[in-house]
Amino acid sequence: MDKRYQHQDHEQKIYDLWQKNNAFNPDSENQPAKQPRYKNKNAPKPFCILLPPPNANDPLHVGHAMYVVEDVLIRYHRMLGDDTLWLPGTDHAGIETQFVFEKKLQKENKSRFDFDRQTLYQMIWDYVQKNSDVAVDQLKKLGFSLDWSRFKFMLDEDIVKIVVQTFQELAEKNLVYRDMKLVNYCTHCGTGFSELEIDHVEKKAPLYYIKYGPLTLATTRPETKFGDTAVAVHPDDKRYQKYVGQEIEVEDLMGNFKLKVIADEYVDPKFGTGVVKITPAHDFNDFEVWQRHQDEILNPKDEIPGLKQVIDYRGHMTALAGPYEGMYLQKARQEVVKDLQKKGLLVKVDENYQHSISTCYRCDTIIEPLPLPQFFIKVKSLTQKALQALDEGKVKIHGAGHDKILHHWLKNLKDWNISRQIVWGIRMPVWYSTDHPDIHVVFLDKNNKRIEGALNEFLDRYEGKYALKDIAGGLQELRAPIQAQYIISPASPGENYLQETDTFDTWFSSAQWPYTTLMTNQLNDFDRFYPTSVMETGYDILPFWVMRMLMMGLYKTNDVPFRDVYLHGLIRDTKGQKMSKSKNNTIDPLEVIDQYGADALRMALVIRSSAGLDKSVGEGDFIAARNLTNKLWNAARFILLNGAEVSNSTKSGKETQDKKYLEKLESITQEITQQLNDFKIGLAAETLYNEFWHWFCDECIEKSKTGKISQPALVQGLSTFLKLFHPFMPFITETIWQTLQREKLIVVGDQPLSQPLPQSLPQLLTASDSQLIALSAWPQ
RNA sequence: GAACUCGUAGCUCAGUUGGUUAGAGCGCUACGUUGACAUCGUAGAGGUCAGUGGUUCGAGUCCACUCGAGUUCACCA
Repeated sequence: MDKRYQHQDHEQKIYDLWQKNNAFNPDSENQPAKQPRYKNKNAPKPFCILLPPPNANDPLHVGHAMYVVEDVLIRYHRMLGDDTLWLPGTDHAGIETQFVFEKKLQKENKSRFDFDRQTLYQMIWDYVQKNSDVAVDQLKKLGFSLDWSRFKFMLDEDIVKIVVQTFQELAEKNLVYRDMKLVNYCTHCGTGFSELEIDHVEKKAPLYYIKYGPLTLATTRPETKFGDTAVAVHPDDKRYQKYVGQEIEVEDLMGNFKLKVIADEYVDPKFGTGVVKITPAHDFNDFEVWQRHQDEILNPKDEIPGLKQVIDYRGHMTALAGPYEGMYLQKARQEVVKDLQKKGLLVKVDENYQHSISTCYRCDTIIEPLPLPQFFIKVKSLTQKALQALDEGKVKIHGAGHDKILHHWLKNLKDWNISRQIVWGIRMPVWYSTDHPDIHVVFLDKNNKRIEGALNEFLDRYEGKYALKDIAGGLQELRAPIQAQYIISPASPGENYLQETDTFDTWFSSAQWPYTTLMTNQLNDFDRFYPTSVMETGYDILPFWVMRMLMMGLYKTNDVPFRDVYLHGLIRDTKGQKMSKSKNNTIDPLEVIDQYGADALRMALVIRSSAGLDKSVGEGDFIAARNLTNKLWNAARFILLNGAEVSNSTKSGKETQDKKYLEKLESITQEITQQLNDFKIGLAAETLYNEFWHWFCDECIEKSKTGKISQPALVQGLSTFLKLFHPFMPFITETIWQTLQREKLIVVGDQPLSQPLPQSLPQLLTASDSQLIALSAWPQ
């Protein structure tokens, strides 16, 4: 044995050995549950974790390395003899991936508008396939004991089928509806988002005081004035009482027009002048006010009366903005302000006004509230079931107060907008009848020319020059008006239908990950492993993912998708700062593995970590953990070097002096076991570290040198610690274990290691090949 | 505005249902290369457990308030 532990020499070989022995497949004959020591036990209990599927297209970062918590639990339960499955997979990560792909297109001087949606989808598919092996390799480098034979991808046909089916069921139960609401829309990414995906940034923005006939009002968005449908004041505001219910004549940039003055509690009389312009197509609050007062401000000429959209989905002014049509809205704002000033309609400007604006979490573009027909899921019945499951303790949340946060989310959740205007995802099984004349389409013709407009202008049956199938083939996007007739069906319901171009929110499919993966693998996996045992993930996606899995799981299976939720914290740098590329303080897990070994990385991340709390990690932590591997190595080395010569001389009664030592060994085992059962992973690692180093090495090995502890007892101590350490540091423990076996110091798995080993160590049998995965039984 | 979390050694953090002298890593001081390990060992310095009050035989741990740090949600014409 080397004087130092050289992780480079062992890790790959050990992982290959595990794979060769099919060690991570619960159906394999090598499972601990199938070893003789478990023969007389009851049927093994199932223990299942689903790997939170990483983005198929991304290399791993140090956050993913926190999956080590899962491997600890999985290996622990496998060693206990449970029927253990850790199921791997990857996610298509809709917007993230399309965003990255579009950046790549940009470098090639292309954009998403150059391709029809099928072609674009195929291109992204190929691109993702090319990159997806990277993540898998990295998970293996970390030593994760995932059952690769059950690997799943979110867009696998069988998974998509279930996701689509679920949507159809929801619709049949009247839990899906299509509605024209304002959505948070990113004009750069070209899609709407749910409110969870929006960032808020504090920003200084000029507040413009503008003359509206006899009134003056304050706004930060003068360019939206062409979408005004009313002016509002507070009902109790004496200053404006006489105007309420009246129409006022407003002088404007495009001639005079009339606006109704309405009264609504929403208006804060103390803000600005106490007068607000109501622009329902571009402001969430205005939209609500407008809905409340629709009867008063009706304008029957509009398609949707009163909802005047002046900004389009690319961020440009629409025809309603007259001379400003086509301008990007920032530019339009400048021009409008300039022109208002010229006309003497600008009263004053407050340059120091501060407010928060919504930005796209993906590309930082300012989010525009825009009216768009979208599909929504009614969440009330789903959240109620989830709350009930939480209250009844069917699901336990481990992690500093996050159970309360989940409660809060579930109580306040709004209906879930699941439509996304992107290509990379599961296309919604919604079919619009083309008999409705007003479907807006964008498509590429046979010469790849981009054509946009109302469908009936193009169709041959209305004397246009395209067949429907040509339009469908070259389709980029479609916008059916809110009144459009539609049918929900996995396949086309007939010739005259066009399929919705929107895809599902990524989280709509990931919310179904627990049952889709288990339903589409081995036949009985669902019965065998659902509900899964533990969901382990970062607290940052609690509302996005964990909450929705709970909702969807309860809906679809009438049972919780998991019994325990362990939330790990974020990894921070040594100063406690968040890691980010811009701060240049990120840690590449692969570099750490190269330098210190996977075991050291795993231990450093997990030791003294606490559920739900962030953890700061740096070079020093990796060195310390690497030193621990070396300590373990050398303890083993010492025992091996002394093995043969001491073992012959330990025939006579050393039992009494070993007694206390063995008791302590057992109490350590119990302590660690208890801590792991209680999900105190970080504490278990710390206890293990201290007991091994400061008790076993510093005290016991020293005592053994003077014969105060017998060699067999010491060997037993080593084997116990190897087993206890194994879930945390699988490579080095397995390496040592294999060495001890070769040296015939330790018997394989089913030997009762909790009792002192037989004295004649060298005579013991070695393992057969099928028992090579010997480090598999937890000490008892 | 609201909720949640945190405040323990110079730094980063553990501390399990309240229970002896409050722990680890890194750093620091002194000594030590005796046959597992210098990626080491021995010894040591360093803490009013943010503050105040309360419950208790007993509080770092439970309760109330105060101060400080952070996260999230809501609102913002």
